[in-house]
Amino acid sequence: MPTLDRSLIAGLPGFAGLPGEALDHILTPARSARFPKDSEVFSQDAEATSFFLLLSGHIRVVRTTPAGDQVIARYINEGELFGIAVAMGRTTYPASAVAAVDCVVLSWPNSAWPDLQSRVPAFGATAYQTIGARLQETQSRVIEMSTQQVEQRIASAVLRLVSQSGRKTSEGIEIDFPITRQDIAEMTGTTLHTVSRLLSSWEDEGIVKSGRQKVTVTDPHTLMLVAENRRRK
Amino acid sequence: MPTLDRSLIAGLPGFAGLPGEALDHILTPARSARFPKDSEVFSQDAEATSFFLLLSGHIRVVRTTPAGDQVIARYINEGELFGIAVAMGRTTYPASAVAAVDCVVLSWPNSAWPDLQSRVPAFGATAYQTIGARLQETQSRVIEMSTQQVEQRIASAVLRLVSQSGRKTSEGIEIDFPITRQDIAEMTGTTLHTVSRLLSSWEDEGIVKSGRQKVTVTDPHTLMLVAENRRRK
DNA sequence: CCCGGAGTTTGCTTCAGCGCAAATACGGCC
DNA sequence: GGCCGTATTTGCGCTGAAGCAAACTCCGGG
Repeated sequence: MPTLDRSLIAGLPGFAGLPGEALDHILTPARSARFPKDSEVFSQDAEATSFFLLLSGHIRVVRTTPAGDQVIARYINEGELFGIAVAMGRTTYPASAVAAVDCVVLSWPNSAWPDLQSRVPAFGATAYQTIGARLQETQSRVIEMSTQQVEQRIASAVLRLVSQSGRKTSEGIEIDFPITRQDIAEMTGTTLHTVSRLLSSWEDEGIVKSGRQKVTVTDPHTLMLVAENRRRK
Repeated sequence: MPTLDRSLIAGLPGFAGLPGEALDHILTPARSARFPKDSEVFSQDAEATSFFLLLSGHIRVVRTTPAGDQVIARYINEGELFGIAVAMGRTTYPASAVAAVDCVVLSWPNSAWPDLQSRVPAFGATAYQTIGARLQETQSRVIEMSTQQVEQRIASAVLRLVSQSGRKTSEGIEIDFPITRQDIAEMTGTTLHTVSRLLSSWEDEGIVKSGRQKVTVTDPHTLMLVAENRRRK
């Protein structure tokens, strides 16, 4: 198993340039596993026993409120660490992780963390940068929700999805995994109705093309104007 | 200077029980400074050169949008680390830090971080726990903003302030630093008008007592019911 | 002691976006 | 190829909270 994963890992940003010995330290305690679409990698409030690296696929991180509302915290893309509660000194996962498509995941037991961190400092640094970037991103979201209206927020969310997980097609840039209006609503704090209306009107304006569980941005530039609320019409 | 700071630090959660030698490692590269009310400890987008520990006072962390809207990310209380961009691999401060009252702050140059982290692992662990707790808190805020209405959000914010920075008085628990309706609005993504209206109506119901830059919670239990939207009336 | 400015309260109007409801369009499966 | 469940679209009415405007209150300073 290591030999395959090894070449995958070595190609990731944050792991490139590591000596082979360091890679061995990293991979020895790791296991890889497949998660079919819609299966859970870990559950909110469960005891955190492992941390993970997404080798392929896309994962949705969801928090559910006591009242039963769901909010999508973020999507994890290939090559990203996730579920790293151990690096933050937490004992449970604060959210659930669900495979948005079939996924391959590398996992380490939390017990491997201290050793890994001290022997391969670059690994720890990558984890902390990931956390830092996520904190910053989450704060940006708070700011968006505080200061922008729904159309701008949805535009920002779609742009973020497209830039983090976009795939070029003949029509434009398409979000690389199935995503419903409801999902977008849960990322932006709105309703699927409002998302649907806006996507429709954007489609009329030729900014996007969308279908069932699919969104393609055909005119990113205008969409950015929408996100900044600087469109004329 | 070290002798005074030393006893202050040793009493903090996260630093208690450290051997005196570790404290020396921590304090040797540190400087302490006073910041009068309303002065800036660091500015948003400025290059991050230091990280900080608040010895006394209260600090407001504010992010300003390109459009000029302000959002209060959080308040820092005595004994907390802040401005720890270096621990997240960032080179600039993502927000500004302003003294809400006269403050005393301990600061370290970023260059001291790697050495400190490796020689006093407990210090690094404290920093990472701080970041983890903040990420979680920020995500909770996103969820609140997505799923709750204004009255509940303001109730949650006031409860958080009171539990993190409350001071017991004969009337109830008072927020320990001057805070305006505008400030509360910037923490919850509303307007000072709405905050004012709600505080007034809560005062009529006997839940809080508030005045100029001052909020005292007299009935925390009912306020919790408000936050959960479970009040009868 | 009076003045001025910052902070607060309150009334009125407006509207973005939600809730509800129903019709419609896919896409996968048998 | 037809059926069914899920996803999407769209109309309509309602309302929470924002925007605007004005009065008021308190505190510190001269």
